[in-house]
Amino acid sequence: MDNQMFDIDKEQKLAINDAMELLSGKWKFCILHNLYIYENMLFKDLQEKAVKISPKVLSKELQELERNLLITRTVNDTKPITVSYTLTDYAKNIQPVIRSLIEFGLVHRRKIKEK
Amino acid sequence: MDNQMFDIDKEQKLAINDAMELLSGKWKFCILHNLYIYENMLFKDLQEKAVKISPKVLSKELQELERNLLITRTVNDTKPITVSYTLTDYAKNIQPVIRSLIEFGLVHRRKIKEK
DNA sequence: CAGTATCCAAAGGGATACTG
DNA sequence: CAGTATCCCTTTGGATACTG
Repeated sequence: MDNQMFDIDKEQKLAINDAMELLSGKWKFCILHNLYIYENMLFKDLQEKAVKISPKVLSKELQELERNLLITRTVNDTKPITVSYTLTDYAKNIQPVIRSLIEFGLVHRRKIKEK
Repeated sequence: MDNQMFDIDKEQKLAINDAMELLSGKWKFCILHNLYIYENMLFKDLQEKAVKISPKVLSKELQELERNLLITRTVNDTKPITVSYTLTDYAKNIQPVIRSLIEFGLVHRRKIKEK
């Protein structure tokens, strides 16, 4: 078995790494899932309902998601201004990941509780 | 809209958190994917072919995966001893996550390269 | 070979105060 | 309200040497 054969598909490795890098951070899945369900959320909503984290961290997570084209940031002309976040169309590509992650998580919770 | 209605299903939140905790660490997906493909790998193989990381980190990742019932560790009666790792049956529950992650990663690589 | 031990640098992330 | 700035602690992970 030579090295060439042994290495798994390089593309797949890179794909995993890319996806992992994108989804790194403790709260991205949770944010995406909340946006999937509620469609439109204000910064404050995300902070209070979705994830209980400091504004600094939430801000960073949101910026990364936006940079990766998964969410859209919209400034509302209110007083004081508010900012809405929604999923992009492109974000539907990531739904299978989240869905399967939740499914596994549910199974795993039961499994671990058995012990 | 009261809080009760607003909060997404608590179970789902917990599921996400559980799954995320389990899969935290830079190399778990890669390890699982390699084991899925090659079925049986030695510590050394994992280190050289799957992930290029220090033995300390690899060891830690493997222990966490084993503790979470996803892989099996088998000591081989060789000289010097070798240790084989394989996926458990239970690990098939996590395949959809990995598969969808790879699929998304492949799409995302192309998407990002466009920019 | 399969780890463990040690050391260390960098990243992650929480709390709080502050600004436009 | 929606962030940014600052401070600081914890975790993560890499390199290397060492042991059974």
